[in-house]
Amino acid sequence: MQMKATVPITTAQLRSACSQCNLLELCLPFGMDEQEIQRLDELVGTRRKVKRQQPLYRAGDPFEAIYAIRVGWFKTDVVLEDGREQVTGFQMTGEMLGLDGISTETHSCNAIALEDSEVCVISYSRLEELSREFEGLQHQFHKVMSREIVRDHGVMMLLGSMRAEERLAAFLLNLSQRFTARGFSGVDFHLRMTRDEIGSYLGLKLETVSRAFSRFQEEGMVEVQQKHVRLVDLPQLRKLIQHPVGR
Amino acid sequence: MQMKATVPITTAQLRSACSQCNLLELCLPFGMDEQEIQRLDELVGTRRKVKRQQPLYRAGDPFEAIYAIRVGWFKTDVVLEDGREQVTGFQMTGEMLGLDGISTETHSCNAIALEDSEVCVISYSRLEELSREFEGLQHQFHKVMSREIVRDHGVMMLLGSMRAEERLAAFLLNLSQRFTARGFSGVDFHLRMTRDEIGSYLGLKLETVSRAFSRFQEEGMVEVQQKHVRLVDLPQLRKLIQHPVGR
DNA sequence: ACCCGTGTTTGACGTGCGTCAACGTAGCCT
DNA sequence: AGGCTACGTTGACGCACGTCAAACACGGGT
Repeated sequence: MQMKATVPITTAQLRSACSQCNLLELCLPFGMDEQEIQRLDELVGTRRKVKRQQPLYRAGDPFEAIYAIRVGWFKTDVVLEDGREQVTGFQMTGEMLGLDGISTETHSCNAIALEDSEVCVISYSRLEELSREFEGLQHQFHKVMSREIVRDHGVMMLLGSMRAEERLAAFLLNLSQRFTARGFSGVDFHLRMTRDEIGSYLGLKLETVSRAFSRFQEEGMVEVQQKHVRLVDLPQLRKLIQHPVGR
Repeated sequence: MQMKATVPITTAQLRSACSQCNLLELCLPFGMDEQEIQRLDELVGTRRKVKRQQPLYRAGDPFEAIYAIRVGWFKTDVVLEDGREQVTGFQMTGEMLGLDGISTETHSCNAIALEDSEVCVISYSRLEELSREFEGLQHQFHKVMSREIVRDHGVMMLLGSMRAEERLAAFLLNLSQRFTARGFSGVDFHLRMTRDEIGSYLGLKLETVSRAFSRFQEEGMVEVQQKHVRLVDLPQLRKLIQHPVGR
């Protein structure tokens, strides 16, 4: 059902492969020297465009590659037999998708584009080969996986121990930091996901998310208009997380 | 503060290093051939005993090694500035600890022994070296990391979308399966962790955990006596997860 | 054998978030 | 421009789980 819009790479496009890519410091080749990165261009054989709402992969799909997001946004989610959905993450430019597939050679979650997006397809077997050759690549890849584990622990903290408004504050601050790291405004941005998706990620209902936004607005911490968000008072948001209730 | 009970390996002990270890199929060397595994014995330079309630490592400790549990139980947890603690996992024999440290070269969580335990210390730099040499080791290591990511997604599902009794049922079934995989009884076992720790892991208060246990007992699904648990009706427990409330 | 500290159970009550429902808003199609 | 559809907001109310408190169970140390 899913359109595999896999395009073979042309000579022209190859110039913008890893060695020419401006995502370098966010992506796999970080820490490798120039020469090594040249060799890396072998790694990304193809690109793939994914239209909004379309899956990059689905739970159950055989695992063959991991993906680096070039442009766009994705969500990953897990679905229970009874239909309950849990969003496990939102991924943006320079972030990696598909690591869940390595363990069973089958993807265990869905990756859905939140807007028209494009990814680099990184053959996993090729990646293993090359990372046996290049220490820097190996190390960076391990770091990427480890970072995902650490991130997951943060989400557990959020889901297990924080209250609704703390969760939303943490979520907004996390987005802020990731936008900043990419050279975008960290205080003024556009949400790619719905209230329902945010709610699923944060373990809340969409109404609760909406109400929390409204309260932040009342308190003068945030200006919200639908999907557009302005963080007016970052310190206050940070304080909210560290000093939960009234204390 | 923490006692580094690191013991240099003796010739006698070496015989029970990887090549002689009965955890083979659970641990890193899985999938490697005999010859390769012999070489692996270089990997585990030391063992380390950790007493009950003592840390194997703490958040902030420099990362140098990962650990394979030989005997015993651990919990990992993350602590917020304001003191709130989130247990992120319980690890038993044959499972790996320390993967969180790779990303920043500093551990990001605490690993505490739940009973007197012993781990194999696997030098991380040595592991990277050897896994550049041995494809099987490399692949297995990647699988271990990926498995952790998939597990984490399961916990997010649990914390974000399930109700108290479902969470506890899922937790018990997960323990059951892991005991079974190790040749122990999957229906009759001893919990190493307190209600408080279970609650932290499941995003519940200890009283709620205790009440859920009591309800399971009333319903005839489980027999509980303090830390001793007997799963009397596995199918019913499974049903509880798939068909949450009354539906 | 006793005490003491830690962990567990159970009850009564409170509350944060979920549920249900109505209405508002924005973008898209004709 | 109008109407459809998906998404977002807000209010009233209910309930699952948290909070607080008291009593009980167990194991380790003297």
